[in-house]
Amino acid sequence: MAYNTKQKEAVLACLKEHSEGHVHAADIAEHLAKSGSKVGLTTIYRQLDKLVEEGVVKKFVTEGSSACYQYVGDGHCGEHFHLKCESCGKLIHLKCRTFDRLSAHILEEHGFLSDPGRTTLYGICGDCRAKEVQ
Amino acid sequence: MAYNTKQKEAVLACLKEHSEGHVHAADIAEHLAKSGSKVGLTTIYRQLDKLVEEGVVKKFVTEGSSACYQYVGDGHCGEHFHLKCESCGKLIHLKCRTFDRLSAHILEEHGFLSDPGRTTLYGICGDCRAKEVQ
DNA sequence: TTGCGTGCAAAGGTTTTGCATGGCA
DNA sequence: TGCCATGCAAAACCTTTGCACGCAA
Repeated sequence: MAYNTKQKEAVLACLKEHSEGHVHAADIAEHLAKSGSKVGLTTIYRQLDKLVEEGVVKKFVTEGSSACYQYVGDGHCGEHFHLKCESCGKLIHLKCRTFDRLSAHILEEHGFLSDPGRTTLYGICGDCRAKEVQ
Repeated sequence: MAYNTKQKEAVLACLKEHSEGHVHAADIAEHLAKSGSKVGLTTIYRQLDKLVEEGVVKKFVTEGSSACYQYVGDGHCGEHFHLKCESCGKLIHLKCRTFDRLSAHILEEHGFLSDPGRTTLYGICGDCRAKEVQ
């Protein structure tokens, strides 16, 4: 049903390579062009859509810039919250009891059923805070 | 330094009127047109920018649609987290001890300094869950 | 051979910018 | 009067769509 193409592999490889941070669609095009494998923007967008739908890639929309994408593998990211560093782009998966309790608290006290898959907490990670101090 | 104009007042009034949910820039234009006060989209965007900068209005960027804006007054919204209902748009201000503890936990255990002003938790509010069941 | 995948060009929609005009203080 | 605010038109920008061709199975 789904074909394997060079472009598909190239896009996924690029996402995996940069999984420490995030990439924009245009970034991927640029990286692939440098690697010698030219892939059209249209194709990149189409592959990204599929990967996001499969849950292999997480999509972030932030103010004032284009959408960014980050490889997360099959880490069941719909089930836990994430912290995203606004400085370096690092994504921290919060597989943590405290947050389970948090969800419960929100539900009980505020009647609100939170959706970890759609929620990202923004801030600055420890590494970047250390760098800022220097 | 800043002038008071009819347009400025009209935009702010419209935001206040719809503060239960959120509005898009085009919504504001439409509402104002119906009220008899035509205001250009450019002006609406410029006023929204200022209001967001002043902290009087909160801006949300969500996937696949235009940015939406919501009046929050001077509720010190940079200091607490928010829950936003994906169904009705209601914004819940979490001035709640549990979340102060949460911030502390994230900082201590994960080294991550969270930024409540930039963070919104998405989900479904109690009212909308009740409606869904019916 | 079949039909999905690709990529160019063009369209689409939102937001921003340039510039002349309008209106507050 | 001085200067910010407005609004039209156009540009900028990211993303999606149409369509013909290419290529995997």
